[in-house]
Amino acid sequence: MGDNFTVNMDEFLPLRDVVFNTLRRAILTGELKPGERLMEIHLANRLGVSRTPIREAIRKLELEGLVTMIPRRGAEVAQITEKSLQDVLEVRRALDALCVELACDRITSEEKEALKQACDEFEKATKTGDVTTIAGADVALHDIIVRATGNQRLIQLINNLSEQMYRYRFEYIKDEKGHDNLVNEHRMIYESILHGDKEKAAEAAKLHIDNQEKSIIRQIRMEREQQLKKKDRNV
Amino acid sequence: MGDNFTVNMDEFLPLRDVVFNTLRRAILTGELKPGERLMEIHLANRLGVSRTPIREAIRKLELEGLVTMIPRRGAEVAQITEKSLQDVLEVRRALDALCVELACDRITSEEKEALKQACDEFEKATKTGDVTTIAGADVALHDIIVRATGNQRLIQLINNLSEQMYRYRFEYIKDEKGHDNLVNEHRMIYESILHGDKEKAAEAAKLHIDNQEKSIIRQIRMEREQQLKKKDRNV
DNA sequence: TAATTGCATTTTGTATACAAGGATTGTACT
DNA sequence: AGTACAATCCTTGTATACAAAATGCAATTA
Repeated sequence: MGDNFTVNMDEFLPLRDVVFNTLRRAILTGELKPGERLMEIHLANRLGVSRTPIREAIRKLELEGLVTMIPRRGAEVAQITEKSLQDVLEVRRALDALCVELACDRITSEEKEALKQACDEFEKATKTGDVTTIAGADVALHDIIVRATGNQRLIQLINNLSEQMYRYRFEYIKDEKGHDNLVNEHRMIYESILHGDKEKAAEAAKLHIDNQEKSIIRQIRMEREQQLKKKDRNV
Repeated sequence: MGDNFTVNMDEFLPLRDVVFNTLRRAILTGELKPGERLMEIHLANRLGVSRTPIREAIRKLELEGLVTMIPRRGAEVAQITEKSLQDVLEVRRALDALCVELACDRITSEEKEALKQACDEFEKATKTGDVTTIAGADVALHDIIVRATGNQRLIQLINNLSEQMYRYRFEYIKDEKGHDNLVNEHRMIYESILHGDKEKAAEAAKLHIDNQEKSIIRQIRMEREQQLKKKDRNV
């Protein structure tokens, strides 16, 4: 008895966590835009819950840096500036390098195998040209490396930092002409880890971030230019 | 008009932030011990507020990793294991190295002067032998370096990671025989940054962390042994 | 016409009330 | 005496109610 229903585990999450995930997703996908106000009653009505879980979710988003609190005015989606993104990427460059170095030492043979497959999967994904598929394969690949470090704190930090750039992920993947660079970078990282060559792995990881940085910064500048033009037109 | 009063900004903090700071402090100083349950009504009565700000504070502590949520049972102070501390230190080693490297490039002459003074202050502090004074001087010194990076995200991350070890800070400072090592390590870092020698600075920073790690791990092992003995005696 | 004041509305901050789930204790039965 | 079951209490999860602050708008006055 009780086995007649297969329940979605998500249903057991407290509402605050459901709301947290929902809002986070909305922010990262750009559904909620930077600077947009998050008004509690409004969100509560929209999501069909009371203000309490909304508030608790906002507290977590606040600490994650995805929303900014304005005293006596409430929360709004955090602005992403070029500076803040460079800050994030600067940290990520160091942590990604640490990641692959640790992975060199600690990766198991099963994980090596999984990594190889993930590399192949990624290459295959680029050939489909479907952005969602590519993004998924990319996440999967990086996930294997990050997990291979066995360092829980590092895993958590890298995930959080990656998040900050998710809004640009799609454009970034679309942006890469041919994707050959991406495939090669991944191969390079994979080979280095396979042979336990820490230095080479770290260099490859840094290069990988550098290229992402260039692409994302370019995008941000384009976006800002477009916004400025729009303003000019309206004035 | 309006200048007649100088108000304490702290008084304007929302209760949730007051509670957050209070609880965090209590956890980091060891007043609230690992494994201890944080019961909302209890805390609310103790702090003279309602459950709402308590809950919101706990949400933030949860994301910071200082408390663990157990479903339908509430929050408890996060356990610190040797593994979790090694994880933190592993990340800190990388970020502290990044810190001094960035500082080499970006430190201003005023900051250089301040850093020199902080080094002297620290040496002076060690001579007083007062643990609180030494700890304060240590924080001040590291703060200057971290701030010199100009990377907001990095500043926030390092502060958060440092926090995780605050409970051991005092013992660690007491533990160091003569403090000469500490003074020398600080001097080394200072000199390297002064001359813009990134490699040397990074090495010095890593060494600094390594020594802290040794001391802290030793302490944790001692603590655990004592706890085991206590258990044995009771059984 | 412009500025200032006051009122109304909106929104956050805080407290409390209510419901549901788990744990513990006590009792009854074997 | 031990085990199983039930009732009660404790605690969290959620909703709502109330208070205070800020913003926006309008009206009045200079």
